[in-house]
Amino acid sequence: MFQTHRHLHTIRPLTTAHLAQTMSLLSLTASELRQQIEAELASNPALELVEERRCPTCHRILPDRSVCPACSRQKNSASDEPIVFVSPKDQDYHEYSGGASSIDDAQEDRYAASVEELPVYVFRQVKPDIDPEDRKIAAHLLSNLNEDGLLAISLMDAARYLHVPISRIEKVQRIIQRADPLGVGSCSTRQALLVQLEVLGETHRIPPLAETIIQEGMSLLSRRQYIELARQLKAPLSQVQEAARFISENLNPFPARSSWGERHQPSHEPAGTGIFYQPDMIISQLNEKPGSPLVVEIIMPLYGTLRVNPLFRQAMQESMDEQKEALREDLDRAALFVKCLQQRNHTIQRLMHKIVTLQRDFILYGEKHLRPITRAFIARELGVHESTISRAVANKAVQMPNGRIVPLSSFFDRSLNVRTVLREIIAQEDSPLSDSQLAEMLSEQGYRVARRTVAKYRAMEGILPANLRTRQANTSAS
DNA sequence: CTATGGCACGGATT
DNA sequence: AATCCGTGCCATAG
Repeated sequence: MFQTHRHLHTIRPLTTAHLAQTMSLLSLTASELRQQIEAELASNPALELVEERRCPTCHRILPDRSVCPACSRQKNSASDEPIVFVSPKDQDYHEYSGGASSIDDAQEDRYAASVEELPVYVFRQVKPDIDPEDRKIAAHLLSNLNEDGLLAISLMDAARYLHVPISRIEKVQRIIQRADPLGVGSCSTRQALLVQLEVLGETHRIPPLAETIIQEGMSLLSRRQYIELARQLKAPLSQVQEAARFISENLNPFPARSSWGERHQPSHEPAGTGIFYQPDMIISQLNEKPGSPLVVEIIMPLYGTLRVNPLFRQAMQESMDEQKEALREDLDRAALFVKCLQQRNHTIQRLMHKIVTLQRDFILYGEKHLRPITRAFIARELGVHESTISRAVANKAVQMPNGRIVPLSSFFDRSLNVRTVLREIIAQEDSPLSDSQLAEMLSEQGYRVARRTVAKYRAMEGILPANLRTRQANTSAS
């Protein structure tokens, strides 16, 4: 395709450089990648970003940032193969330069909150606002938050367990939701967003469409299909985009996480505090229909296509010999960069295709169905080196169809399925089971783990030891 | 005496 | 080569 390496002795080291650069690009997060690309773009005149995008399947020029709907539908009917493609998402990456003050304050509080346990932190806030006899309700709700800060149990279950009417629980929930982090204790991401919107609306002007979009268009919103959204709501696209921007900038569907629209420090993270990143890939299901194929978007943090500037190439050929060398260097760098980028995307694409095929059940039906797959296995399947997979997986986050953002490495978690079953057993237990009893139960279900390991899993899941667990006695209560 | 958490070791994974 | 993970042994708490 390109003019082949003829007198490119200088290119020699580039073959190794090529490998090195592909590697390093592979391990980059979407936002890190953007920085890298911008740096390259700024420093290399031969590189060019054309503000035009073509549908990856039908190559038509797309008017906006969406995916060509015709093509995905066409693909849909063609097979049940997962669809994997690279998708530009630059609107997700707004810089965070202290705009609205109240929101900054909220951020600071959140850092303070991460020091202590979330349930405790929230409980302290709401305690004065809640009747003493309703505090056990608050305590129960707060002890059943999942890692997103959403309620892991239904209000119905809580009502049954506490023997109080649902309305009373709802009353307590409303108080909790208004504590920091805003929306904590909601039943769903949608509810969390609505609460945040409501509270924010008391002090700020909010776009008129925001509420409607959250109420009715969550699935479209999470896929950023703004044109379709505008069509369904019969509203102008600009207003939809404005509302969507407001939502992604100021609201957070997972109260306990600092996710959307927030900066992400690539360097050092106090890893372990459960802080998650912006997704690097988004997995969704076409039309939400059970049988339909999964769609994987690999996020390219730029809108447009990166290529070697043809004018530059031409200019080089026409220039004098001395200049030619200098220009050629830039041109080679640019070509190399583009190629590396393509290779990166290609590798990730193949990787995701494999992952989605192997872990379909996990993606759709939850953590219990995770297959323990190792990176080495995928590497063998794909015919690449293990370290390639390792790099591609490291530090990346993926958004699941249900909206959760999880690290890509969780697809390779050897014990997540066991831990999930463990959690289920404990949730269903009548009286607290000891670790050895739990180990027994697990092996009955086919998971053979040692007693000591059960203890560790428990710790990982933040479940208290048996003697400290409250009895789940469902019948005789005083 | 039973149930747990800490430490550390060996094998697997990255 | 470095790291992670499951597990056994032992000390400690109840």
